Amino acid sequence: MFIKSTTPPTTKDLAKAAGVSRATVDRVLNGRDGVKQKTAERVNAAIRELGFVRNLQAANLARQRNYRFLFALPQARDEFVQQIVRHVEEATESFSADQVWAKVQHINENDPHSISDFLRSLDAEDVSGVAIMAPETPQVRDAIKRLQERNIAALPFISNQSGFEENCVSIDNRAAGATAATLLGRFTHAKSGSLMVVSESMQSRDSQDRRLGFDEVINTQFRHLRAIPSLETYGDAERATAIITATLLRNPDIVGLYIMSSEARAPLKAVENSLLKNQIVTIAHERTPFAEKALQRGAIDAVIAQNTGHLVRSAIRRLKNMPDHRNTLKSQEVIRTEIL
Amino acid sequence: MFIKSTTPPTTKDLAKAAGVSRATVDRVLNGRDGVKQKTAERVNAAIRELGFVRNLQAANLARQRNYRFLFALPQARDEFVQQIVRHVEEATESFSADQVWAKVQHINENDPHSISDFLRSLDAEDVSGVAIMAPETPQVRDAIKRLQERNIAALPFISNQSGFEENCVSIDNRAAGATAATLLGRFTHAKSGSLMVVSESMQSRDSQDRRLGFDEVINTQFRHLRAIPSLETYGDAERATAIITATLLRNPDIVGLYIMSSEARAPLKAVENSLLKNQIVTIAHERTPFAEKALQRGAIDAVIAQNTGHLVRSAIRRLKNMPDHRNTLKSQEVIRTEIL
DNA sequence: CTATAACTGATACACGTGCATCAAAACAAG
DNA sequence: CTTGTTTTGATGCACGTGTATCAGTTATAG
Repeated sequence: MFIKSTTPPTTKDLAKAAGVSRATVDRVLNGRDGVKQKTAERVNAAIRELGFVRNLQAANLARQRNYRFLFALPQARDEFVQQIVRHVEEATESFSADQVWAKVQHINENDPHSISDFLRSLDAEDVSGVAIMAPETPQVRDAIKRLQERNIAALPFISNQSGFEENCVSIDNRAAGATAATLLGRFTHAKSGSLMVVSESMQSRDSQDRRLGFDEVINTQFRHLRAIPSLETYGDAERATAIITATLLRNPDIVGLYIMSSEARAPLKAVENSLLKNQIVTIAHERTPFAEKALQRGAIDAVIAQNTGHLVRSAIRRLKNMPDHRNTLKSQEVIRTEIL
Repeated sequence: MFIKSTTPPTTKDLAKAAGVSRATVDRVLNGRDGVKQKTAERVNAAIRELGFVRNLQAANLARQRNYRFLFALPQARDEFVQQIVRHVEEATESFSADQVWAKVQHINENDPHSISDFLRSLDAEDVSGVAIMAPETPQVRDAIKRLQERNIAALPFISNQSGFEENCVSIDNRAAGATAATLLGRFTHAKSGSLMVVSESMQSRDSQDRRLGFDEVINTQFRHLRAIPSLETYGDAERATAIITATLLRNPDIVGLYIMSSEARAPLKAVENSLLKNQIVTIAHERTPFAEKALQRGAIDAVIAQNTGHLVRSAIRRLKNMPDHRNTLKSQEVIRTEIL
């Protein structure tokens, strides 16, 4: 009475409405040739008229399709990656009734050659799609394109790959940087001062984007604050401690710290050991167990995070939709940054 | 090679493994009786051993199931409700290939009797589930229970219904209140001062929860601030203006404002017309176009929102899983509060 | 031991779509 | 017209599961 209780139209209904046989409807629906233009148009008209939508379940059943996805993740087993692994496993469980399975494969993220080899070794029989988390390099970009040619869905995951902006799961790093800046600016009560920015490496596009967003906000909305050049740790804890300690000594007016890399341990320790300890507002990235603890004891003032579970599920949905060229619901796939 | 390329086990495989016929497997799987305990156990053992999961697509196809959902929303067409309507429509589109449709039906949220009548009028043939957004009353609570008996999935939506805590889409209002308090506390630079809390009505459980979380944080972490008793607008703009203006005059030390109701217009105007305009940090609820504009021009300092799209999709997923008693992935269905 | 009840198997068809084959029809070119 | 080609229809089976019927096998009670 509120929802029409007629059953949705099937291909049979289409055939009748268009005055053709089911075979012809099938040819049109699946883009097979050997159909006169005029006939095809009649069928398409019927599709529109009846509001026909192909029953994906039935279709997948018939063509025996199931979704096997691979998450190619860095070997580095930091907390962030481990969280993703956990969520992939979780997702496998909850999606299995819909015939989708996902698995993790660790790759050497710093060896584009081996990544490309690995991707080439994949067989469409075994895997229907891959989500790849690796830094942007020409080799990887190329390998992704070639996967798609071989009918394997490929999706840059988290790490940005230019050229795939439209089709990748990633974070709006600029917005993240801007958010960090806003929070730093508002949390800081000082009349003036410097802000320290720590990153693993400014080579990566992610870092650059974050810095960009960060500077934009600081320079327009918080002109009394000054962001000093980014410090690069190169993932080395000792180096991190050294340069941060040195910078703190050289700039006693530091009032804020933005840790862009997901590893916050070393930078945080350096600050905690310094004299400025309690006067520095700290913002970090990624919601890891460590970050949560630091947040609770007040060592970190805010954490900017994306919901890793959401990232994983978004990737799966996209991979699932790619072969059908179904466009995923954009608003659902925007990964918002959260503040804790 | 990385993902096993064997096809997933079917009921046929189960039958062979358990040494019974497909008919018996079916009886076990669908809980029909007339199966000896011992035989049933053999089948269950095979299920575990093979890791069998029933192919939902095929099952739904066979039993001709499709999902028709109804969103019973308040008649009040405020921006928040309208957003939900929009997202329901959006969801219908993206879910239609999976045989799920959703529709909106406006109900008189303040007339429990008519709601209950409406719910009783629903036929399981027409609608497979309802998401109900209505204040908590015994009548509604009862009607929900009776729907479930008639094989129609029912889900309290957004508004809390005690007794359905486990199975409802709702917001953690306490956490929202706590977040508001934290932000107010951190954004305020004053050494001391009062905080004003505006709500539509403190009768509703949502408001009470928010206030609870709010007070908790203020009283423990920001002891230099004082939260004054909640002001109730009863949804009346004039009344709102009057009491807020009066309160502002009586308490010149007000430094913060927490607008708990989704309608922020009137309270905000009252503040903007007052002398304290620029000294008051304001936090509001719900991401509406109005709130976004206010945020941009600086009239509001932060908005606490839940992603309405996520709310809608979460409701659909839950409704979809209810008849199968599939448990939804908890972590996916936690609706996080966002800060803008 | 028989009569009855409780269990199990065999078989068939349905759901909506994909895919393949072959015959029939429509059309074009000579 | 014939010949050849393109377009269409008819038909059948498959996918994995739900559902129904009926016959056959055990187990249980008397």
